[in-house]
Amino acid sequence: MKLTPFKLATWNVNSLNVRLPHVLDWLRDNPIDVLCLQETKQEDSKFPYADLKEAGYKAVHAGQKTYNGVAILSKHDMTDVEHGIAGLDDEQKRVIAATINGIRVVCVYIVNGQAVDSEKYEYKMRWLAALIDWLSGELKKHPNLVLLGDYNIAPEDRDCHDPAAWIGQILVSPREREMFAKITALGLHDSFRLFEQPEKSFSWWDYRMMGFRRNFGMRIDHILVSDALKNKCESCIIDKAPRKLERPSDHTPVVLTIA
DNA sequence: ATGGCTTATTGTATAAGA
Repeated sequence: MKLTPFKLATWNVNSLNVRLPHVLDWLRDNPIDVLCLQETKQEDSKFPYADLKEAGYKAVHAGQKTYNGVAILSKHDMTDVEHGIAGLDDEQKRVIAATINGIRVVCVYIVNGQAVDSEKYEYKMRWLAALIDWLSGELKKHPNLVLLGDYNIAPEDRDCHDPAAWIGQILVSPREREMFAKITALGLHDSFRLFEQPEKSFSWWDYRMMGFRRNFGMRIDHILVSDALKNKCESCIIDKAPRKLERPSDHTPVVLTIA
């Protein structure tokens, strides 16, 4: 790691086609080193490489039409770019990784799961098991590793606006939280919780029911850091500003600074 | 209130998100 401080962020943009102006404005106001995007919802041929280059960012993208799609934007060179989870046969574009500044950056869009007793929930469980297997090997290869993205899991009750109403539901169910615990047991630390944070801090709010205005949200977007990086973390914040704009994504960026 | 919103689709209603 040569560049310090080093700032990384994650943001589920819910269609980069719609959100590109917000992303470009945000990067202008927050000239960070690395931004990971989820739900670009476009094929590689539609990805706005030129606009991002003009803004000073290189980009790698694993996209598909309509659904999913992940990208890493970086001011610096990216090497060893890898798509997907090795060992998992998966059509859905949910993982992209690259090495930047001596750090393995793994951008993930974890399966939503829809409802606890659904086929999609079982896919979420299988997918997470494969992710964990793969990550254990990646961590051995890359001691400096950051796993960031939309996890679609609120790890604790304090990450949910109304835990009583959500008991057992998707995003908070015990099996999902067990999977999150298995990820942290690999030696990955939730950087947001390394610091004192405001109560009721969330990264996603439902578009419906005036969710954002009432702060009816969830903290489901996370930046996890490996043991080697834990003590170098300087701050982790949720930037709610983009959620206040016209036609926002339902998620807002999470930003980590490594000293 | 099992959705009151937003996105994408070669659409004109449906699926999916979380």
